Amino acid sequence: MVTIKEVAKEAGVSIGTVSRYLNGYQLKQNNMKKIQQAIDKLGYEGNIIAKGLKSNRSMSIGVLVNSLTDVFATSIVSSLENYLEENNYSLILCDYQNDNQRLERKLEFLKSRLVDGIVVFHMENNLPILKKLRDAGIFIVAVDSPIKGFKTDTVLVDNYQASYQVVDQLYKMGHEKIGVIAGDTNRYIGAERLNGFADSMKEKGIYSEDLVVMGDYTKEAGYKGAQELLKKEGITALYSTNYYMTLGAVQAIFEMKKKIPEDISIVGFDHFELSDIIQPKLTVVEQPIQQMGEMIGELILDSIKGKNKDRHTSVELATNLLWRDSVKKIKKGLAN
Amino acid sequence: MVTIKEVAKEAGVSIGTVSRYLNGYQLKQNNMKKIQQAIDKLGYEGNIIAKGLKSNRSMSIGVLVNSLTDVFATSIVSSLENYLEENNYSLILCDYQNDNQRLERKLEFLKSRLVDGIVVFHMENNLPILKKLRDAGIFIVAVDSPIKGFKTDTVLVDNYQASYQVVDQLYKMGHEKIGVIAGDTNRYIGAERLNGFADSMKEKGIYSEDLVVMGDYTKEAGYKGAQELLKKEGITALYSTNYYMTLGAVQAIFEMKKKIPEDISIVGFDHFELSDIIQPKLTVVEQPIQQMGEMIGELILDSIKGKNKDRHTSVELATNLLWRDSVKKIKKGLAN
DNA sequence: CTGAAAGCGCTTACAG
DNA sequence: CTGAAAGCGCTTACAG
Repeated sequence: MVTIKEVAKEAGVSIGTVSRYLNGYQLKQNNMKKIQQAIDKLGYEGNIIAKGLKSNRSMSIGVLVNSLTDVFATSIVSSLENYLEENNYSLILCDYQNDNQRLERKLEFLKSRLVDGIVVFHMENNLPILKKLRDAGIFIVAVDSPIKGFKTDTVLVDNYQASYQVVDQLYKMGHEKIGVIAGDTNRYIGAERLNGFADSMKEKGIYSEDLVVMGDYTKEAGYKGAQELLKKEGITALYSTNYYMTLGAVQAIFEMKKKIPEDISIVGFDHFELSDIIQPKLTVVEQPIQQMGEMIGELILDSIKGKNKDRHTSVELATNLLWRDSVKKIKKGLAN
Repeated sequence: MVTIKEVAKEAGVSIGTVSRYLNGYQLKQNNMKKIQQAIDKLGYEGNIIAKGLKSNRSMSIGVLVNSLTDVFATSIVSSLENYLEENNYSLILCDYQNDNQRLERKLEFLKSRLVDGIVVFHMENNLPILKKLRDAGIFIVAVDSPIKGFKTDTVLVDNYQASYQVVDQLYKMGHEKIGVIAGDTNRYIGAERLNGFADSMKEKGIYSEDLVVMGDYTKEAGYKGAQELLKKEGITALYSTNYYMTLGAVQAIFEMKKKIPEDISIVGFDHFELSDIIQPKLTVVEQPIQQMGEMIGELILDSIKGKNKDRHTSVELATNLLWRDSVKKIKKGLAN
């Protein structure tokens, strides 16, 4: 590996001068030229580790997701990675597999790698390690849900509003018996999405508890949830609150030989590959994946550069209701 | 951050002694005790960057996948990440989005981060940067396909045999008109999987070109491929050569109101979440994901530790044909 | 077994 | 503007 020392020798200047040149300081024209020539000739590329030793920056960001096979998380990670790479930061990835001990261990691990920042997905409960990370000067961005009792930068979407809107639209189309496959309401996302649904329903006077079934965000849960809801009398529309549950729900509907939207209307959450293969294409709540990745990157790099001193930024992005053909218009008794 | 210097002072020994202690050298009982006490008291954790400066090791591995939303790749990455983390290596992740320029740029980027090794998925064509990486002492493991003209450690599965076996089994069950949705045969995986199919068919005297349709590994391709194949007369079974195409194919079959396996038998490739939600559960070629991740980790760490000196290891793992209910037995004219 | 010192590649006050 | 030197946190031959 070519070092600054060799460049200095080749150019006939001191290593300090080469270092200054590399860091954009102004120096004598002639020296700049000689140094650049030496760099080109030797193919000098710099040693980011040595740089980090002095500046105490590793130029890397740790990212901790629950599961690497969750397409929502990896889509955001993909966007984030590209943002970071453009800014010369690398992304160290870990998963924690729904395991709190593992979550803690991986956070410790990331700390030991001296990452400059950590992006953590779906972490809701404070852990002592978080304070240790902050004390060590590591910036933290929470994604998709805030961390209770730990103020930090946060990027999430307005889940409540998303659900609220879904009901609004379905209602406008004449639906009143709308079933929902909700997620764990002890967790942030599950609670927000269900509350938005429930409040919107109540406002219209069409809420009823037996329109709600619970799931755990897997396709099996969606499958069973849809089966259960479709057993009930008169349900005309179904709202499934995440991607995998939606896929399961659609499968169940097809197996029951029901047609979408003729027999049952459906609105899903998240717009990924498989949302489009289903015929008709599904009406879904679309999250701004690309934008989330970039916002996360921006927030964390800004913090590292000291731009966000002494304040925390919480970004709540709007979702987009992508309206397609999986919902049918219903004639009401008097309306229309 | 607590440094070795502070520990040395606290323990009343020199920094060299502390360093030796940390690296497992034997020293006077009493000193070991004092140092350990100092470490505990101060909460010393070590600085991996400083260590790397001397040893020229970054303790990180770069991983380059085509797309972060490809569940096959991310499943392996997940397994690999856990292996690496156990061995105190971090995983720096990048994607290249089917873009050769980007692939090259990311490899350069990983080089600039001084990774100790690089794991690259689905890279088939040699690039000059590869030699540069090797010359820089970076070990490379190719995953899922070999790199033409560049010898390096490789981890892949026996795709040819997998396909061969699928035909064998289908044939045993009485199927003779077996359609295949193949992938790009200019690429390694596509060629292997189709060749295994074709050879097995030919051996049984049941091959015909019009049983083959091409796809690009997306669900749309599977969807269209299945539609096309099912238009043909007499096809009783369908073999789809990757996960996403299988999902598309199943969707097409359902939409055509065909039943699996009564109307059409199907064998897919890859066993992930959605392979199980479909009823009946799909018969699929299952790749040893977990094992692949571990093999990759083992190979690369062994190389780094100098265990694989002057030779390249190519691991070809067997797949498993997971036999379930999406294939029906057919009575042949005379047989049975 | 252990201390003092040189060194890993780079940055940056200090002088000039 | 630039050189010499100290320093980032750690490792490791060299002496003893």
